[in-house]
Parts: sequence; C-alpha cells; structure tokens
Amino acid sequence: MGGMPKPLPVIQPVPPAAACCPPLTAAPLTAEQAEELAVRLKAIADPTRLRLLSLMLASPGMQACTCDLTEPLGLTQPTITHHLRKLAAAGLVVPERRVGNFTYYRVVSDALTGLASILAPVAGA
Amino acid sequence: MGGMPKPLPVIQPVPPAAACCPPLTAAPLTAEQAEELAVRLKAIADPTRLRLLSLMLASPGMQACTCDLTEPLGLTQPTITHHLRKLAAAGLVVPERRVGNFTYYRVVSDALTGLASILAPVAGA
DNA sequence: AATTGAGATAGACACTTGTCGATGCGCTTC
DNA sequence: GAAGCGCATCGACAAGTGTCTATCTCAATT
Repeated sequence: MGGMPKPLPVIQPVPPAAACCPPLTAAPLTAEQAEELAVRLKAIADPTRLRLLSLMLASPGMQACTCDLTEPLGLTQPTITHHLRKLAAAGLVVPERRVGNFTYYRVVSDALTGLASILAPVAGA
Repeated sequence: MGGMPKPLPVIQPVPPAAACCPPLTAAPLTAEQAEELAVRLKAIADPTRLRLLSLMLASPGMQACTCDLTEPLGLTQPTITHHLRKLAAAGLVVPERRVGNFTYYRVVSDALTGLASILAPVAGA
C-alpha cells in the first residue's frame, strides 16, 4: 500500500523545553510544578539512561541508533528501546530519522540545559 | 549521664560535592560513574523532595526544622524525616544544628550547582 | 514472494520506593 | 521525677520500575 511512510512514533507528553518550573531558588514549588519537574528528573535518574545520553552526546550529531547502544551497555534490545522511550517521553531525546531499518535518536541538549538551569540558575557562572 | 551531646547522625555515604563524574558531554560515563550520579539524581527526582528543597531554600539561611515542613506538604512527620534522610544521604542537605527538640536541616547549595554543571556545563552562561 | 534483520510491543517478574501507623529516644517544662 | 513534645526508627503495604523472553511489524535484500 503506497501510504504514508509512518511518521515515527511521537510520544512526548511533556512540553519541549524545561518551561515547566521556576528555578528551585525562586520560590516554593507547587505540587503540580514539583510533579512535572520530577517526571523529567526521574528520566535521567537512572544509570542506564545516563549512559545512553552520554553515549549519544559523544556520537557525531548527538545521534545514535538502537543497535549502536545495545552492545556498549550489555543490555538487550527491548531494554534499550524501553529506556529510549522514557527519555523521549521526557523530551530529552527525539526520534530523529529512520534510515532503512535503523532508527536514529538525537539528544535534545536544550532540555538538559533547561533542567540544569532550574536546579541551579547560576551554574556555570 | 554527662556524656557527649550525641553529634547529630551523619549519614552521607556520598562525597560532599558533585565530584563524582565528568560532565555528560565530556565522554561516555562508566557504569560506576553512572551509578553514582544516578543516586544523587534519584534523590531530587521526587516531587516531595523537590518541594522540601524549595521550601528550605526559601527559608532564612536555607534552613528549616522538620516541624516547619510537615504542614505545608500535608504529609506525616515520619515521611518528612524519611525524605530528609534521603536528601542527606545524597549530600543535598545536612543536619545543621539542634535547638532544643528541633533539628534544623540546611540545603547544601554547592551540591545542587554541582549536579547542574554535570548535566549542562554551560548552563547559565 | 520469501528471507533477513532492526526495532517496537506485550507480558512477566523481582526489586525498589513512597507512604503510613506505631513505637522509642531525648530534651524541655512543669 | 513526671508529663509533653519533636524527631528518629521500625514494620508493613501498595505502587512503580528495570530487566528479561517471546512475539510482531516493517523495510531491505535476494
């Protein structure tokens, strides 16, 4: 069927950037703000996902396909896919392009810097 | 018994600052580095603990006693103590002083900025 | 058309975690 | 010394989570 090329599953229930909350030092967070920020932080508060991010960041274009990430971490392919899904749901990575059977994910570096600036608005200063 | 004044339970299994890992963008993390960083991030990846931190940061001297934190969050006292313990174990707060029956915890702001600089070394620049 | 191969999905299971009620310890006040 | 209060600890339980095996889908190749 010559239909549409299946536009890559978009998951992102979370807005693209870290525009959810004021900096921690600004004022006490509401329950909703804390909940939303915690969702993003939970996404990176996992050793496997941290390694995934650092591997992708070290790759050209901050991109990598699932196959490139499976072996270095010593985990199965469904597990890697599971973690990439979680990262995508938090807006930290995005399914970029699909070359043949390979799906390439890219790190959204703005999401990382956004999180960092919420934790410590003066970081890097 | 005129013994020692019980030197406030120190929990911190984690080194004081965020000197555990290079920035994410520097190089792929080892399993150990990722594990240690995840421990710290898990500590703040919780809505209750985020609100605790923001409440303490908004208090004079970035300090607060357990009694000040129980009511604003609508949780029981053992639960607040539990979370303060977790934050202390991650080096994000420290049991500062004890006035009568009150125990005051203080936010270690360097720990927050340290985490932020690992996530995004250029944040705030 | 058949085969191969990458990745997504589903289901299962062990483990962790957030919360609570009950209890114990230490300091303060009566 | 007895009572009251703040905080820590203990035990329990529901909910969430990371990992796996098995299966399915879709694209590329033969």
